[in-house]
Amino acid sequence: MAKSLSARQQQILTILESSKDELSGQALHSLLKAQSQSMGLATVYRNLHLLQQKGEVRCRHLPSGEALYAPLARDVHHLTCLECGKSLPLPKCPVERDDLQLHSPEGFTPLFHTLEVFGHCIKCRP
Amino acid sequence: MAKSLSARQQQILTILESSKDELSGQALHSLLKAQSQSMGLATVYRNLHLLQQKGEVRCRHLPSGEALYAPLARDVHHLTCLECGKSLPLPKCPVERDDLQLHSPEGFTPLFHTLEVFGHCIKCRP
DNA sequence: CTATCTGCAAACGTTTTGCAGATGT
DNA sequence: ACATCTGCAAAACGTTTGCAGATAG
Repeated sequence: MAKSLSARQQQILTILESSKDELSGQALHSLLKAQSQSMGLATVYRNLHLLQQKGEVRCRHLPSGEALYAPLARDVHHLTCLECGKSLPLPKCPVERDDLQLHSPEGFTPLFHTLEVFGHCIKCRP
Repeated sequence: MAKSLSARQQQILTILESSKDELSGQALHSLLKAQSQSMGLATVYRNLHLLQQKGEVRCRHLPSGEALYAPLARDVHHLTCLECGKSLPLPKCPVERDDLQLHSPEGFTPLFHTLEVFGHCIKCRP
């Protein structure tokens, strides 16, 4: 196979896959520690970048700027309320893979996408 | 009309509208200073939040976490290279407004969305 | 007169970096 | 041996907040 993952990268990926939610770098770091697979925070981030470039992991940013990571395959997108900041999962992604290939300029290889919808949730509607 | 903008908010919006690219909070702050419409950086951010909640401004995050702002109407999305970090505009947004309404759970009012595609550009393809 | 808004500087939380030592090939 | 990877602590970054004074209604 084309992709080889280091032991550290495998550990990170395993945790991401076994978590039902996306995880921040810090959360990942804590979970690793809890499983006595501790690694330095910097190492977590360095390997998250590498995993992203290898197409194993995707990432999105909260309005706060915090990054959340998930396995590439988990194709979940969100509705985020601009008022209270909470996110709901978007049941179905309306973007077709084929559409993306079609709309991408020459030579760009799409690995994953993030679709974030912002607005007001039912509680915060003005 | 429903939305009233303060003088500061109007200044910010005008700059965003006259810029062809999205702007970061810091960039906006510099541009305002250059036009002797200087305002504190904190005020820039405070008003960007208000403009977002009023549905005048949209925002997306670069992989670096930096936030970029644009007028709501400017519905441009991007392809971002995970290797070199550069962004290309995505010629046409494949998400239909109707799709979003349809897929949104009860009571969520979508104001805008961001679609970011990540992958490798032609120069960085492995 | 009260509520909101502002500038400033300090604080914040997340992520990155420099470096010296460990690890792997 | 050499390149790569790691932990640590310090630094950097963009953004937010506390507060006292200004401004608006």
